[in-house]
Amino acid sequence: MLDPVSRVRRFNRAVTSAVGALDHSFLGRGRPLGAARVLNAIGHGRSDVAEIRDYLGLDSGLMSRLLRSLEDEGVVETSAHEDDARRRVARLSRTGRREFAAYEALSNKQAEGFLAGHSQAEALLAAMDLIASALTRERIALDEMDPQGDEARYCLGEYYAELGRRFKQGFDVSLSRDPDAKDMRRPRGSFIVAMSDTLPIGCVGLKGTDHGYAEIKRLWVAPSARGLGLGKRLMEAAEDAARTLGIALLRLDTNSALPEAGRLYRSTGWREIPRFNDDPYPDLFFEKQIRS
Amino acid sequence: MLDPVSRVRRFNRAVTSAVGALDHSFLGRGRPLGAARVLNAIGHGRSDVAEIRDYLGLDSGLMSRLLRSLEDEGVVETSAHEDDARRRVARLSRTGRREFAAYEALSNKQAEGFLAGHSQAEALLAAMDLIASALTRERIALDEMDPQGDEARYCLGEYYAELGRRFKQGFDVSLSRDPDAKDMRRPRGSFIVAMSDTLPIGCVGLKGTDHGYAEIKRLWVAPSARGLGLGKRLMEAAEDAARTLGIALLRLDTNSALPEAGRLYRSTGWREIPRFNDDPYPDLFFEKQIRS
DNA sequence: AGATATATCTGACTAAAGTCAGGTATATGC
DNA sequence: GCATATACCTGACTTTAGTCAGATATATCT
Repeated sequence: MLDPVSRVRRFNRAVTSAVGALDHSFLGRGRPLGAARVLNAIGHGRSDVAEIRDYLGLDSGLMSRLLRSLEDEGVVETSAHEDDARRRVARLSRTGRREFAAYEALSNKQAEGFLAGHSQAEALLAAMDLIASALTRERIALDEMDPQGDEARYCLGEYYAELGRRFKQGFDVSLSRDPDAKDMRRPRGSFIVAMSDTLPIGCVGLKGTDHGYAEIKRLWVAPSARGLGLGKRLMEAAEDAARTLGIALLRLDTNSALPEAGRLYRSTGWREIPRFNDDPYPDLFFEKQIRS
Repeated sequence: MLDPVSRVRRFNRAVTSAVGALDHSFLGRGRPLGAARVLNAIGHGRSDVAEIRDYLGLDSGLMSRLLRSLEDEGVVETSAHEDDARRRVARLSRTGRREFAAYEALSNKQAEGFLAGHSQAEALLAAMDLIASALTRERIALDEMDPQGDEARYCLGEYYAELGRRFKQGFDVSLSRDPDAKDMRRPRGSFIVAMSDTLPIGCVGLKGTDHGYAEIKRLWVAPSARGLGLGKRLMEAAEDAARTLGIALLRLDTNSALPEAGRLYRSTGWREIPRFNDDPYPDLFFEKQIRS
């Protein structure tokens, strides 16, 4: 009753029945599950018919009919795609939005029901984040984003909070050499966010300088996403970005209070160098020559 | 992107697609999902047709037909129930066992795939245990069991291990007043195990004495099941058992290194009394008068 | 022994999901 | 401009799931 595989399978059984219960509650709105799924996909912002079909794994004939039934019902409207008249674009009508809201309410209610009655909701949420990240690890997307966008700001906030927890003396951004957003945008640099579904779970910045090298800054991986090799993927993405920008030499600074970061750098071709800036926080400095 | 409900829903999406993938892999064996589920239920030891029907939520007509199709296929054999000729009992044939093993292999493979490639498998498993316990909390069954059975021994092992971690001086059962199993069996006492699915997740012992009272011993709740109010339920079950045994006075000892236990006792009608034994580990002693 | 309850089975349906082979309109490559 | 590819639609069909009303055999209660 203890081996890892049976623990995973106990989890599977528990979760299968919970998922089934939600599906069942969806049927209560008088629409078959297939149609409900399409409506919800549209409600969640998927407008392109082919995209929905792909997301839900539907045959094109079936998709077409489901869409038609939703149109006949008056909850969905379709039109030709702006740039390509073969493609169709779907959106919710006014009543469609109302129906979608009702499904959302059902989903939210079951989510709340799950949390209610558990006195350690935060532990439960952390466990769910961990599992969701692990399950979707193949679909974690690394996207170049604006360093001042919502996703980036969220990651940086979490990053600073974590440094505050892990540095004995705490962490105050204003005392650190906070990189200028402009230096982490093309053409000087880059900022990459790892997205799992709709949740940012990691980031890294490539900061251009005028000294013949670029710096890696703000490498962060959400606690729930650790153990998936995401740090390494982010660093590789940053190096790729550097290559496309014609940068051949990278530097970074870090702190010995973050041993997993140091291990990552040492194991991926970085070599330690003397201090190259006067930031008060870092105590370790690395450099890597990258081949194009 | 941070509120609890959307975190739960992200988890739901991740898990729904994983569950769907497993179902899909089951279809690869050329049998509809409904029939595959019945076959697997039988393989997992459910033999009574009514029990399977109840477990899978099937209509009796549908169940009958699925069973028939499995029989025609030669994977399942049925016979009348020994004690009640109306009921049917199903079991796997030789080829049925082979098919079941193939489904098991698929399930195990996906479970292993989930764990593989994650460098912190133990954290992942702990998270899954936590969620599985929370999801199945309505179905946690409290069963009176033999204090020397597998389930009880597993619980006690975990209990001792936890005391070893939490007591500064460690914990050695042989130094403690280890209750005689006989005293925790009817008619002198009782031993109750909380089962979630097939996993023991908590226990409590009621130990009869010759001094006009019984003792509560070995109250344990698995880390993954904390926060669900299981400790309280176990204590209530122990008190109920005491009532059926005609016991009116209960005592217990505990240690201040287990503050959550002390809180539970104080909030449920127990009052502190002076030391009533010479066990070296406890430093707190309680008593409760129970009404029948 | 007779009334009633229970467990399963059968027949007759319906609804939902899924498959497949064309068909139409539009886009793209040369 | 023509061949080819793409995106979606339609018709015809099959399979799976699920429902419901009896029928049959057996058990249980009084």
